[in-house]
Amino acid sequence: MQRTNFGEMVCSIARTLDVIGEPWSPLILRDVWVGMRRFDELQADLKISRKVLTERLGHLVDHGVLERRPYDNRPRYEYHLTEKGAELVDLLMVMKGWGDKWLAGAAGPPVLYRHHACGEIADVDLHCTHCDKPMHAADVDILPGPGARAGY
Amino acid sequence: MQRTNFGEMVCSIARTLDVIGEPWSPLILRDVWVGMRRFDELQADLKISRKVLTERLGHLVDHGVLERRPYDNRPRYEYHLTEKGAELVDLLMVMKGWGDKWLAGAAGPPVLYRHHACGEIADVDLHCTHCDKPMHAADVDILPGPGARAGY
DNA sequence: CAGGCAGGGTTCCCTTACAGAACTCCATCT
DNA sequence: AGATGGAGTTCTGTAAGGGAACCCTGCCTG
Repeated sequence: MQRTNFGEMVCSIARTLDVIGEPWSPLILRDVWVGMRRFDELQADLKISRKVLTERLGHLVDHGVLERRPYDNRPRYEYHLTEKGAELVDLLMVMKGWGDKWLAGAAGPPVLYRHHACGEIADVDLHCTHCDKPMHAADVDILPGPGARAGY
Repeated sequence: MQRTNFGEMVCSIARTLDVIGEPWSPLILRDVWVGMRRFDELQADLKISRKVLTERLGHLVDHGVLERRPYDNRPRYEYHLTEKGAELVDLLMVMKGWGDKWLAGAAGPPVLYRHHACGEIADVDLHCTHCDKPMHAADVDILPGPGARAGY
C-alpha cells in the first residue's frame, strides 16, 4: 500500500489505482483471468512473496474485484473474478497492446488474442461509446463532471 | 521501483508495469496530458515528495514516455508526452471509465470527456482492431505468440 | 490412530522505498 | 547586491516489499 491514499482523491484514475495500483495486483488479476485460482498456484507462477500475495488478495477481495470461494470441505479457497473484476481486464488488454507495440521488440508479442466474434488474431482499440468511432488522447476535451467537488 | 523487476518478465503487461507501474507515474502522466508541464506545478498539484517526483520523471524520460525540454535560457525544463507516452493515455482513459463506473458513487464522474468526432460526452470502449466489434475479457482466447520464449 | 501431506496462510528479519521538510544551485529581476 | 523563482538534492524516519521458516487444519495411509 503506497502511503499516500489515492482513494481519497477526486479523480477516477487515482481511485482506480487505489484498487489495483499496488505492485503485483495487475499480474494477479491476469493470472486469475487466465485460470489460476489458488494461492500456491499464483505464488509459484509469480514468485511473489507469500506475505505480499496474502495482502494483495485480501485487498482485491475487499474491493470486490475478486471473490474468495471455498472449493472443498477442507479450508481450501479459490479466487474468482467478479463482474467488477472482469471489467478491469479491459485495462490489462490495453496494457498488453501497448507493451506489445513498444516493448516487445523483434521477438514479437508473448501472447496473442483471438477474437471470438471474428475468429482473428487482434488487439483492442479504443472507440467512443457514443458514436463508435476511434477515441484517443488527442480526440477529447476534458470537462469538469458532476463529481468535481464543487466548493473549492 | 518495486524490487522485483517486471521488465524482465515475458509478459507485455508486466513490461508495461515496469514503465508506469510505480506509484504516482500514471498520475504524473495524467497531469502532463492535461497541460501541467513543470516540476513545481506537478509537485504542487499532486503533493508528491519532490524526491519521488524527480525519480519518476527521470524514469519516464528514460523510457521515452516523456521528453524533457528546456524552455528558457535559464536551466528551466518542461515535460512533454512523446508519441509513446500519448499512447499510454489510452490506459488512463480506460482507468477513468472503470473508476467512474465502479467507484464514483452518487456524486458521479469528476471529469467528462467530449469526443471531437461527435461532440458528445462519452467514454471509451474496447473494440477489435480487426472487425471493429466490441472486445472484452470474455470475448477472446489467449494463445502463445512469437515472443513466448521458446525453449523453456 | 499416529504420522504425513497439501493447501493456505503467518511470523520474523532484513533491506529498500516513500514522505516530508530543509537545503542548494543558478540565472535573472529590481 | 540581494531577492526571487524554478528545478532539483539531501537527510531522517517510517512503512512496505523480499524471502525463508513456521503454523494450522482436515484428509489419507499404513
